[in-house]
Amino acid sequence: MPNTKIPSKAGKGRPALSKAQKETMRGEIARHAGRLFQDEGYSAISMRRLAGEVGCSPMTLYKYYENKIEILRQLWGQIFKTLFDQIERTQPRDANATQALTHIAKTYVAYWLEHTEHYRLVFMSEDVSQREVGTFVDDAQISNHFVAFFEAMQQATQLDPQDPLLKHKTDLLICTLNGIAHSQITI
Amino acid sequence: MPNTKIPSKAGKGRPALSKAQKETMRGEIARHAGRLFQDEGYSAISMRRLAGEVGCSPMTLYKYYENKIEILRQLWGQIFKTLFDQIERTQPRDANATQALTHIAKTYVAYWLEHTEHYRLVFMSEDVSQREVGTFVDDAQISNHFVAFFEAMQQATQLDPQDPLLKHKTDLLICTLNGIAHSQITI
DNA sequence: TTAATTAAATATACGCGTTACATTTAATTA
DNA sequence: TAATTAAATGTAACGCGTATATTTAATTAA
Repeated sequence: MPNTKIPSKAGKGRPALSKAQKETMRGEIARHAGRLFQDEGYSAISMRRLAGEVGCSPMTLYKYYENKIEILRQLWGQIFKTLFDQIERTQPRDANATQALTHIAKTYVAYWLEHTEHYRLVFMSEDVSQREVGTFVDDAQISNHFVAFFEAMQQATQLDPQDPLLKHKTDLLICTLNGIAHSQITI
Repeated sequence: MPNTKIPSKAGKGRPALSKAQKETMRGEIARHAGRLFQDEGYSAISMRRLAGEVGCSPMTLYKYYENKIEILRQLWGQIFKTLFDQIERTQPRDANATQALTHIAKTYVAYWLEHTEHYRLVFMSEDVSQREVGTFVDDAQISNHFVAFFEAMQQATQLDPQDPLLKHKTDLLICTLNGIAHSQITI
């Protein structure tokens, strides 16, 4: 007998958590996770341990997040939002296309150098499988941010947005910037 | 009291396995692992399952391999050896530098297209963490093969071996070839 | 032949992420 | 106040990689 999960018709019993309530608890979990993952590493923090720090049972974590990696991804999302907000906020109004692209690139690297703990969380968390990194790229919430790179590159190069070379150049730039940040942080 | 592991002076107790015996068993394990990983995927095959197929206890596997990922890396090593042996074996004697580089690139892609199951094992195994992919790059046994690319590129471009642009061009070529292979195999 | 020694091989156990399920708690309405 | 319903918790279990403890077997000294 499939589909036995019948949502309440009218609000009879205990009401489901409001979106805001759910977000509050998710935020609380993410807050603790961020601190613990940064201090001791993603792979070193177990769900049981995280639950203990949050002050709930391990199972409750699964009410708010599908699984462990989703908690990390949430943190990634926060970090990239902060990063690209900062890039946009500090973009000079009178910059030409080249200057705008330069600003993005410089601010991007500078952010990682100023928040190495965020860099480590995003690019150096252990026990994160390839597939999970793949979803990092697939994750619209995150990858959409990188459209800023693409558009700035398009403006600066005047290439046709459809031209594969444009995407190629953009990818190469991002790779290079990550490479620069990585070298400076780890060496 | 460190260093309590004292190897037998003279052959008193049960003798250690000979190098040949050890290699034989390693090969036997790798043989089964290769078949199983290809058929069902790296992440789907547990050490218990592999041991069952080999006909030994799970912990015996750890006598011959440090851990699970090392078994996969062994297979990677075999695959790259085969690949680059083939590249070298089929290299025309009279080719000039450009032709030689072209031959490497073409044969490299052709190999993956002809052995898609190997491609999947190397580039698409699930549950392989970032760190473990890193050791793929660090692994001298594997990365040394790619020196062939570097040298051919140097000959073809006549760039100074120290010039960072040379390494950059080489990396870009390899990335591109992998991209081509990946697209053809997955799409 | 037997006892001692040593490495191989196995058995046991741990903590992990995760799931399943039963139970309790709390918020709402009839 | 009773019924209802979802949240939250408790408990147990699964299979995983693998660390540690134990057993087995091959060798030599006695």
